[in-house]
Amino acid sequence: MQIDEILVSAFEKNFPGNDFSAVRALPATDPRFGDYQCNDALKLAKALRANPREIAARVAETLKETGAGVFDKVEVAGPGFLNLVVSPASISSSLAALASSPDCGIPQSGRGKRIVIDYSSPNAAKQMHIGHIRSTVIGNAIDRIFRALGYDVIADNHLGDWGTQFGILIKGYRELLTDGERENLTVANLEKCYVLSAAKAKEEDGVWKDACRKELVKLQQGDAENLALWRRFIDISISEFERMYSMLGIHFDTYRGESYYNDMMPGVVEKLVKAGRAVESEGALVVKFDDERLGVAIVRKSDGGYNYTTSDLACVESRVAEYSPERIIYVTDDRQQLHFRQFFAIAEEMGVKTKLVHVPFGLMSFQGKAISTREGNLIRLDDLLSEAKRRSYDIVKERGGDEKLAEAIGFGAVKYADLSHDPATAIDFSWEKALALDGNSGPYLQYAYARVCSLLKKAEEAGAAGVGDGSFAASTPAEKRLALAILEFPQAVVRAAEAYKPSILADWLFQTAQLYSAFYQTSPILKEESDTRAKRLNLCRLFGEVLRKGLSLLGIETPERI
RNA sequence: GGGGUUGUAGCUCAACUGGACAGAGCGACGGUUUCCUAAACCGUAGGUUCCGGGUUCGAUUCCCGGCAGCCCCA
Repeated sequence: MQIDEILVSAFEKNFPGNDFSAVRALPATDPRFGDYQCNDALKLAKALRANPREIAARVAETLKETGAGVFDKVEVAGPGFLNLVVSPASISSSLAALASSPDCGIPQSGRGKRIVIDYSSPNAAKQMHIGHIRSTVIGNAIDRIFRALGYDVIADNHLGDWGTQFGILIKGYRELLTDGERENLTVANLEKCYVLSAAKAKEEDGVWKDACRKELVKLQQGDAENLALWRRFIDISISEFERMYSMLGIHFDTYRGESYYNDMMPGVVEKLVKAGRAVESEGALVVKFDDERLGVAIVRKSDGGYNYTTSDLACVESRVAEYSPERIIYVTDDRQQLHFRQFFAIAEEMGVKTKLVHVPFGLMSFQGKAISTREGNLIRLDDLLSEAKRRSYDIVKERGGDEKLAEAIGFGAVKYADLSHDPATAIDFSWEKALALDGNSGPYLQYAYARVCSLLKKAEEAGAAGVGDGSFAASTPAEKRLALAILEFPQAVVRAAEAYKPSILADWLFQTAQLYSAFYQTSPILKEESDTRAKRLNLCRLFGEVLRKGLSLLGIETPERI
């Protein structure tokens, strides 16, 4: 940014030969201090062996010359803060630069780099429920944010599509479902059949359990009939998942479940054994770590079966070989932190150079309890989305809105409720929170956008669409605060990506929309004289564009009318 | 027992990675519509940032020691 450059050179001029690359202006924490503040005189005091106030004073003197035209006021405050007031003309030209850049100023730092993002990943043959929202929605926002930064993103859905449950399912399918259910097989029926069959597998005599195991072995050995059934279960599951994803505007490039890496697992284990990393322990093959906190990772169980560590290692090798990604991001709940630390450590030892990132999020609970069939508190995603749509439709229809609008608002509310929180926060689900339609909510932002659209449309009808000399309003306090916030948009996107926290972007969107609302409330636009009107309209239009872009990065739609 | 993570207003959460007087939403109370969409805006009340030390110009943030919740491993 221009301001940072002026700052750095002012430091360099006064204290030559030092590294000032970290020097930057931050938005002022309080408007009374000015528009921007620089705290680096304080930070650098020791290195420069000088009094921080003295440093700030000298830099300030330089800034008054080199920053003429950019700064209206340069001030030293407190122990050595540099407070900067920027001229409206300078803000206007920065806004113009932002407006003319193709992606609302988002830096294309990911050009030429490829990443894989692994998210959502539900288990096949089960219905998606509210517990799946977080990985799906947070993962998709990260996906969109990285794409916006220019990365070549491969979104992969690592389905739970292999394992003992399929023995139980196949046995249950054959004997517990009716002919009709078998013909019109649904995920709901598969789930029901699994529950019944699993219950029978717990019976004392163990007959059913053995039969399930036999079906599983047949499947693993490639029995044609069982393999065809398994394939059918997976296909039905994926098409049901895709129904959810399409409602949420989510697209995956690949659906490679655990089964995809099946044949690669013996090779992985062999490699580990050869490298002397995997050793036998109580019949199992395990990897031990120098770092005791990592404990022990089992790579082959005593019964010969593999587990997640092995399949994730196979998976990472496959992805590296096929895509050569710069990094791979895994979005899962925080219970899996130990697993990922172990798996990353082994992968690194085996020569994987790709940066591996785990984005852990707090598990969603309901009424304080984990969401599970056993707790009987399982709310299906389908039902949540229907309810979200229903509730927003009740409100929307009074204004002549249709079902499509109700979906945009209802689904937007659900997504935003999740994305506005730091992923690390555990969320206890409640209908009230998930479907909030006012205050800090998705619909609040959508509403702000619709008002911008309406305003621009009215302006156009009145033959006053803005532009004028192309400058932007940034003089009154309300204008200025909004303008300065808009300039922070690219940084908000970058920070969200660097921290893997879409909440940073959501927070910026809400704060900026609040500034817009305040501006809109106090500043007449269409009634103004042509010059002011054009400048304000330009500001509104740019805010609208940035808001739309920002919401799209969260996967939230922006209807032009509400 | 070991490890991870969280603890901020009545409730739900922020706080740009160490900055100035800790901010929003909901809820409560009061106000704003012959005016560009009131899903909005403005105002009031509400805080020992879990507790105790330490580091420093300065700590919600970093370090040490506790306490509590949740989770993982054995």
